[in-house]
Amino acid sequence: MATRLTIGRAAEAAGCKVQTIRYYEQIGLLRRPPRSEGNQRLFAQEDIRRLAFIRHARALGFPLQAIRDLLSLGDEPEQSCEAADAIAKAQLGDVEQRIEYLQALRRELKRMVEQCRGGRIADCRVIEVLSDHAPCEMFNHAVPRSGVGSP
Amino acid sequence: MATRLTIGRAAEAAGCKVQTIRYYEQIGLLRRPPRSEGNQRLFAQEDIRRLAFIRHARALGFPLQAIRDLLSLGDEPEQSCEAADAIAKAQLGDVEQRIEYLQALRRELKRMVEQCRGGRIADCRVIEVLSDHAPCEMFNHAVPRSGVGSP
DNA sequence: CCTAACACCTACAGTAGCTGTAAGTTCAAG
DNA sequence: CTTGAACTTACAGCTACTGTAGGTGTTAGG
Ligand SMILES: [Zn+2]
Ligand SMILES: [Zn+2]
Ligand SMILES: [Zn+2]
Ligand SMILES: [Zn+2]
Repeated sequence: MATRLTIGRAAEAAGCKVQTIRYYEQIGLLRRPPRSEGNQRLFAQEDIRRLAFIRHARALGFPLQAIRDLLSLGDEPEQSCEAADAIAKAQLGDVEQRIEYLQALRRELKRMVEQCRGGRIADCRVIEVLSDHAPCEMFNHAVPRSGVGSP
Repeated sequence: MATRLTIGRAAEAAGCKVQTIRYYEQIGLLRRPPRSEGNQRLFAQEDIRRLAFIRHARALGFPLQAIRDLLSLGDEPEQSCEAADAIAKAQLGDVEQRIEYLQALRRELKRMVEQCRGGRIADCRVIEVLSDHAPCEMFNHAVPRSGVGSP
């Protein structure tokens, strides 16, 4: 048994692109798997599990560095899980911050959209609000950095 | 009158980096401003207003392409503002989707974090949940694309 | 056994929206 | 006149992939 999968099957199993797997290998998140005679990667069940872990963590928004850390923690099952929990809590905090920020954004955008009654550009609240930050209630908005969005 | 600003002053006024302004010029969001004898950019008030518009729109999460569209709409004040409103509504919809997605993430992360009582990695719910998607309530989570996050 | 279709290989470029760096000019204060 | 900050261009790097080109391996049908 030791049913080994080609990269295409592995990608299918993990719900990602073939290139993504090669990318994970390249940055050292996945080991370089054994190859077939024709130089094609053959993934063992352990590799597939590791890949699933990575994809699940990614789906929860963990950055690759955090996943790297979680994976190496996972390799020492007898250690305290404090560090792992801290990573998860940090991620939770991050997501909560993002939500708050986006909710402020939503309020602002909603006001903008609702105040416009249609008509000429010259009278449009959308353009007006963007042109002038003064009447904007959201004094603290800064330019966001990229992060977890929608699927 | 006709007080023209150097790029450093303009950046200060807009709350962004000098390079950001040069970047906007490079991608055609800002015109190439007149230069001093020594080849340094001199920004007129109109340039500063345009830059403020861009930064404000960015702060509200509009992608640069949407901002580009909004700017060219702003150049025709007699036209209907329908298109501008559509862009703003699309952005609002986008933000709302992101919020929903992040709220689902938050629920999932919270459960994960709360279920761990501390102890060995081998028993850690954080690692366990990530290892196995089956007991995960969030069946629909996909890998997110990047987008508007926190400040 | 041969061939067509398809999966795989490497290597690299591109995405968004900046940000940082290097090597060289210009400007303003002292 | 000198010093140092601010400016110039040009290009590399960030995240986490995704797409493409040009070639090789595998497999099913005839
Ligand atoms: Zn309008
Ligand atoms: Zn505002
Ligand atoms: Zn734990
Ligand atoms: Zn899950």
